Amino acid sequence: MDSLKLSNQMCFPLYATSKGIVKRYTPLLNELNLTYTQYITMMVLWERKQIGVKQLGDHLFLDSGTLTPLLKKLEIQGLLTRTRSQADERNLIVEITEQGELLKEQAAHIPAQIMKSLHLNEDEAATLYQLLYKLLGQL
Amino acid sequence: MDSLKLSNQMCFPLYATSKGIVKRYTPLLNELNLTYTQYITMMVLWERKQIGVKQLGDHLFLDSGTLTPLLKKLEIQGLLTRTRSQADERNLIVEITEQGELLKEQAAHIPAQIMKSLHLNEDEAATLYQLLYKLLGQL
DNA sequence: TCAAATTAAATTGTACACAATTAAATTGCG
DNA sequence: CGCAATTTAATTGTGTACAATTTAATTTGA
Repeated sequence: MDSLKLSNQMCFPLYATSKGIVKRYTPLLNELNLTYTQYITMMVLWERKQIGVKQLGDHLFLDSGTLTPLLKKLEIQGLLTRTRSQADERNLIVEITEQGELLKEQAAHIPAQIMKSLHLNEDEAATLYQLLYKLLGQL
Repeated sequence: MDSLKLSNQMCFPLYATSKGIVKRYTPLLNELNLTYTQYITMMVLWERKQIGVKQLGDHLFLDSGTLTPLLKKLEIQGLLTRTRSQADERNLIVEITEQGELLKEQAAHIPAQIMKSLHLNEDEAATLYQLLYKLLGQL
């Protein structure tokens, strides 16, 4: 019955590490008034400027149940706009604002700071990255 | 500014993979009437039979804000009991019931089924496991 | 000794996450 | 064409997560 020992699980360290790293982001993101989920949403917009909610959800592995209230909050903060597509009224288009673009500068230092704090060498980081994307690909 | 690309992050695939694997557990755990968090809680009790809420939280990286309502639900389901410690009334002792023990048999097949579905070979699994625990150790 | 500090669980408030449902718009097929 | 099937966002309901606060019990130090 050792298969049911917590220390023998693969998912548990994944779940715990994920939460732990998100928690490490928190004080840095607090300065930008963003939560982690809001931050990865902004990351997509910093790359794309404009995207539909569906496509955004495909990138982030989130659905409208999570994204709708989150995007409304970011809209209220003035970081993005929400507009129905002219071509297809079902689609809601999210577009980054000037203010949202400005936030990118303030976030620029975060990734390196987090990576440094993880104390992984280059090989370990590359291996972990590759294994995680392999898993993600089949989920 | 490539450091802010989603595809260059280490935390994002961790976060997404964690959620994806938990989602894969869900249909299996539904048959036991457990959520993933309830399941890892039961895993600790299948190993230890009895544990304080604080120690349980240390194992699972969860605090009383999460555990208190979760443990109350598991108590209502008859899987555990909650009793104040005689020696120190601040401590709440969680103890598995007969019914809780029985559930272990029903859960026995789950870990192998999940592992199989991840399509990792032995080396990959060992490497991932080792890297995740290294990270977890410094969080 | 006994008030201050510490510890532990519970509570409160906010923010995801996601299953399931709803409602509106669009597509496709007979 | 016209209606059924599909697609999309929003809503509803449940269950975490966790920061911050509260309350009660215990420990500690002047």
